[in-house]
Amino acid sequence: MSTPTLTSTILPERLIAHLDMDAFYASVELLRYPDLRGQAVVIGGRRSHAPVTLEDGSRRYSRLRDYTGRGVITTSTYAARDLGVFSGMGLMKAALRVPDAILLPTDFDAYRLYSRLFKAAVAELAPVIEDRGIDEIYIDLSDIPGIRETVGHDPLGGLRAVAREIKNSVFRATGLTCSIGITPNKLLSKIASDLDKPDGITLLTEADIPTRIWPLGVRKINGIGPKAAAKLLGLGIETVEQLAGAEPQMLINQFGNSFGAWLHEAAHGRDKRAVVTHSEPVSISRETTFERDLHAVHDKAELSAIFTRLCEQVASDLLRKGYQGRTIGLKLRFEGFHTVTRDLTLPQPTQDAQAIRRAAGACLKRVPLDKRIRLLGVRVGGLSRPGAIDALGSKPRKVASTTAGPRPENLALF
DNA sequence: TCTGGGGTCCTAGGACCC
DNA sequence: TCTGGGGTCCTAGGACCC
Repeated sequence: MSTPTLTSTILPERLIAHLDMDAFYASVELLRYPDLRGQAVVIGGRRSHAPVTLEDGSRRYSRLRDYTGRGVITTSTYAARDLGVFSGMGLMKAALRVPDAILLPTDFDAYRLYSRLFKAAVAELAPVIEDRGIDEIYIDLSDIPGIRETVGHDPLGGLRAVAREIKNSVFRATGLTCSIGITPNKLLSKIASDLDKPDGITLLTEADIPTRIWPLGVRKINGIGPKAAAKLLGLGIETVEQLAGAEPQMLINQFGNSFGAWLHEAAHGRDKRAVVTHSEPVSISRETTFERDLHAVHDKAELSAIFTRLCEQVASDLLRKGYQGRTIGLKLRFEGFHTVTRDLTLPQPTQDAQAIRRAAGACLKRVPLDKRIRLLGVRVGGLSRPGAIDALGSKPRKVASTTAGPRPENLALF
């Protein structure tokens, strides 16, 4: 084999990678239960349906058909996806499609552990990392040595080699595969990492946009969700190419100044956002969906206990993470999925469960409770660190309530 | 057999201040 | 007696993401 010749090549100033773990939760479970490899497995649900190990050492798994109750799929193996069950799908609906699929409960502690492992492995090779949740990151590779080298006749050889190195390192650390997209910016890299999944590497330059990006549906752009896609469809726009060809002024008229202009930029693959290596949380919350919808009067004791527990959980999260907050929020979802929120900003920040409970209780009094309740949530925002100097220094002001005050009929409720 | 839980960001109106 | 303009805070809802 001849020694590859290394020559510097002209690549864009910025080289940004997006790394996405393949079917992350499901793949972590397969490490634990290797006998399930290749099978349709879904992760999700709340009731305990952990596998049972029998006397002969074999395992009995729960099947989707055995599940009853609320809950959605959080992840499924590729074998399960092939059978038409995806994350976000209700478990009961999924059970109709694939009753024999294996069902495993979510084990966030395990996923968090593997998340730390894969991120640490990447950080050793490329330290400029932006956390995008438990299973994905952006990496700024612009200044990685050798990344712009031509290897043999491949002008992207250096880039390819670094991508392979990162993937190998992640696999050695976790036994898991991932997919990587590398392009001049975050927007394109996020799309690119999805183009060759699982276990893929996709390198894209600006010149590839018309052939690789434009044929895709607009939903592939991170930030265009179901609502925006439906509205675009109504305007005759289905593909990124059609979006790129749309008049910017028309998009602004339809979607507003900010989002409309962004749609145009995104369709042309333009994105200047930096890789952000540190961020502070804005809010901390806990919420729960009940197994059955609860009635404010009929199920008062149960609701009250859950309400208090949520406040205690948020308080303990605040304490553990070292935050306090001034704005206490309440969230209620009713039967029929209609959701309301109320919040109240206190003169002083708190991390105390009882103070949170009192404030959230005051919020509750501003909500009409004439329907059954499906979900209850408590949120604390306006976060600061206890002991830190009050940077706001804002004077207490009269809180003007746009909504009515306490509803008399609510006073006796939970 | 509908639709989890933890987040971020944006918009928009009214209060309030200068 | 006609009625500005900018800035920030507070609140509610909604879209979107992992």
